[in-house]
Amino acid sequence: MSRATDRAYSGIRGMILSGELPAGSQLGEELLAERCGVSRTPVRDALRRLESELLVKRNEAQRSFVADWSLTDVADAFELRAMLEGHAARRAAERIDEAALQQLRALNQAILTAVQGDPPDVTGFLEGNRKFHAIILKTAQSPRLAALLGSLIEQPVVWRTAHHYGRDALHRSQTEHDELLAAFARRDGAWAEALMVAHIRRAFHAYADAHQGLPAIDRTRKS
Amino acid sequence: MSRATDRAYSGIRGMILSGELPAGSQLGEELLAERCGVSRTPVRDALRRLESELLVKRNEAQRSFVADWSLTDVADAFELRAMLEGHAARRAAERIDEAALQQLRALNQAILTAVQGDPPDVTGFLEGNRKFHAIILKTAQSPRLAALLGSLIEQPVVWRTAHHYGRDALHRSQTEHDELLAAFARRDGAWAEALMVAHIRRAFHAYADAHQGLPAIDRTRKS
DNA sequence: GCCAAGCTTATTGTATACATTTGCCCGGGG
DNA sequence: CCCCGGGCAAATGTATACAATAAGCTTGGC
Repeated sequence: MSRATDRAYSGIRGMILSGELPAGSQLGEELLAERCGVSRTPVRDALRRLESELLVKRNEAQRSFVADWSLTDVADAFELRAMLEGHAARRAAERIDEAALQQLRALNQAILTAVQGDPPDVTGFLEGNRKFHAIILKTAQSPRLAALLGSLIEQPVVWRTAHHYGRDALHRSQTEHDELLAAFARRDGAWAEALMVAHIRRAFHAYADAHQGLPAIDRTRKS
Repeated sequence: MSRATDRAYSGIRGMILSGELPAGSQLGEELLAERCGVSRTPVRDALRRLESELLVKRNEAQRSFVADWSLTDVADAFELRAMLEGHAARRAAERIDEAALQQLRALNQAILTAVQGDPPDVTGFLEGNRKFHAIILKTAQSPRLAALLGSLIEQPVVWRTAHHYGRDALHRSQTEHDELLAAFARRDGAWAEALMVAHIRRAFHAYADAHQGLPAIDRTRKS
């Protein structure tokens, strides 16, 4: 994306995620433009995008506000993500070729290395994780599914969870990937789907345990 | 939405659906602005929206083109819609109250009336159908699910199918709604989900039969 | 004292001019 | 004849000025 729009997007997103812009506060286009050093035009684009990612909501009079993600909302997102990624895993298992399988194996090896570091390389884990799921999504060969999942996967709340994982939790996630690889190798779509659903639902409960009762957006201030 | 943006949106959408802008043709902002009688700004907004609805795609250089929906794409959309609406039906069955049930019954009665007209009132059928599914979606109480389904349900190709139905097909659709109502009345989520999935997958095959092999976007020129 | 109507102001929508980028074409050289 | 490079044209990105709209406040009447 172009420079100014990108700056506005990442700038606003950063302000929301860091808590600089608290949940519920109004997002005036003028103010944001000033703080990001761009004009209102790219700010408007960025707000539209953040709105589609549900980080921003608009009232009936077209005013933008920082969305507040309750635990219920997060559960909602995880449930949908489990269903959609499960579906993606099924389709991927029915379509995967050897090249993609090798890529996935290599990625999971890299994830294992990241987990075994001292201290564990959470950033590397997350990056590998993201690529792993991206390859599955690509292998599923459903542009619409990819588009739908995009707006759910990009939810930072989904990925940041890992920062609260201990080494054992990270390792368990990596092990589950191994099981997925077995299902893929057998082209067993139902098995892959079940594993993926379990994989993601477990991730949700790890999240819920770490953030019980706390509004999702406030997690940065807690840590 | 505001006046100019709305005009641009419905104008471009209309041009695409009528075949005036054939699949694959480039959508220059300037040209569209002129043809819609607005400036480029609302046209840009409209293109972004149409892109999120997958009626428009953009290449790597940010140029917009009319998307071409092959039968594979339509099958993809229906498959996802079946999964998501099935999920919505399950959630709705677990949450529905008497008031919503009464609304659904009334709507399905209206649909029955439309179907039994001579000739059948397809527009009335579609309107009732849309409201029926909207109430289920609302009852499911999942804003994210609603957002995801929105981009699929709005696909005109999904609803126009009914114009090719005969009276018997319309009536079967209405009967399936009756079965759904029974599942809702019993609060049987699994039953409701199965019925909904079947309901939508049958609709897909009705579409496929009517448009076998023909690109989706060209159906208007065929009829 | 309270409610309501109108004005005032803040905020978003729209238009237009300008900047930037990309793709294409033409010309020159190998 | 083919390929590479520069410039030209067209399309999108960005900024800014102006218009329309909605919210909030003030003031007048009841």
